[in-house]
Amino acid sequence: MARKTGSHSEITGPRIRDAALRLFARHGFAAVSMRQIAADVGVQAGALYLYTRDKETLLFDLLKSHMDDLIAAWSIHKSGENPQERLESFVRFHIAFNLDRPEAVFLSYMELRNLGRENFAVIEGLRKQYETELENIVKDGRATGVFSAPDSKIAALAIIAMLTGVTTWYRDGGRLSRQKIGDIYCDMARKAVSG
Amino acid sequence: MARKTGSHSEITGPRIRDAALRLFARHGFAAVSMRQIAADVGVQAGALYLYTRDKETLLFDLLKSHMDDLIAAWSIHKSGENPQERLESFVRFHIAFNLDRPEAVFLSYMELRNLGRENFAVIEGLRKQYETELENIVKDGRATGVFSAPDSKIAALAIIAMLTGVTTWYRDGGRLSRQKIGDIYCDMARKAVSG
DNA sequence: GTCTATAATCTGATAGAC
DNA sequence: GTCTATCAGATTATAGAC
Repeated sequence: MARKTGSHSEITGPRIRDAALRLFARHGFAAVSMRQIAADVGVQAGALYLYTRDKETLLFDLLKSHMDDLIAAWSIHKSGENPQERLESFVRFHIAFNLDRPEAVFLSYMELRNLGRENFAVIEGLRKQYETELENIVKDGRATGVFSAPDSKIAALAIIAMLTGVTTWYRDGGRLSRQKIGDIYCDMARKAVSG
Repeated sequence: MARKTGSHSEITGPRIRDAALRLFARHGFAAVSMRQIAADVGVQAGALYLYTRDKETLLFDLLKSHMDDLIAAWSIHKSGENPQERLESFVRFHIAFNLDRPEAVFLSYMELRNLGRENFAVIEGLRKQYETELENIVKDGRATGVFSAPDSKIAALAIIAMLTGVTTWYRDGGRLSRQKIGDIYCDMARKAVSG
């Protein structure tokens, strides 16, 4: 056997991404070396460059995948006939999706600054696209008179910030179940934009 | 003259802190070298160690000062007789204070992970102390029946997350004045915890 | 109080063996 | 597909001159 462990191209790629996501989220992009990622996966540093062009591209791919997943998952999950139902759908979706991926969420908010101009613009565009989904729900609610937020865009950003904040304190097995947390935030979000 | 520029101990210390705050916030703690900070201030790298024990202590001092300033400023600013007035006071204070220090706010949320156990605990304690201020306002409002949030602690965390989010999109000279932003968030925060 | 010089180590990325 | 070896340069922090 010429190689120590044989070829594993199908499994090593995802493992590199998993390790990078976890390490970047925990220690910060700049604090993590390619060697640390390689050691975590169990390969040598040089092998990483078979799967990524460079370190920034590795980060970009993680953030891009996260945003793509988020938008795709929302388009499948979104439901509700009227604005109130659609708002509740968004609130429950956003909390559940983010609580399942705390590391990707953290990365998406913290490490955008490590992206070059073009890569940054791509992620920023996807984020705005997602924010617009909620903004449109609030707008429609204002149009039909069930919501009375003074500013649809600000209301959308405020609600998203409020929901995303859950990831900073939520712990599995804590005082509140995910269901209960969803209930509480649905209540607050609905009232915040109602008359 | 033995030295190039003479002694400036009273001015170099603050300048190091200013430069570190700006650079850490912009590029991330790990991405910024002591040499970059020194160059920004206009001294050599070795000279920094007259003012800080090491890089982590420099970060800790920045975060600690920020939290101390926040708590001190709130204790001076806080006003209002009833829970509604006190909530409005908190909302306007939090937005104004954070918009004046976007870099320190960003650091406080993003770079806690670069602190050791003990330093982390200190900052975390101060943050909890501040959060409790709002929690108590919500609790008092529930006790007198003017608020109906299902959970005072969650409501406080949700409102703080919502308010802090303003720093991610606010730009001087943008569509909305600070006054108007304060009005909008007062409205949403009050309604979110009301019946 | 600040400088220069240096120690010891780590960095991202590539080349070539197998 | 992975390894080893390596390049050229950066890193934190300290020592000692002035």
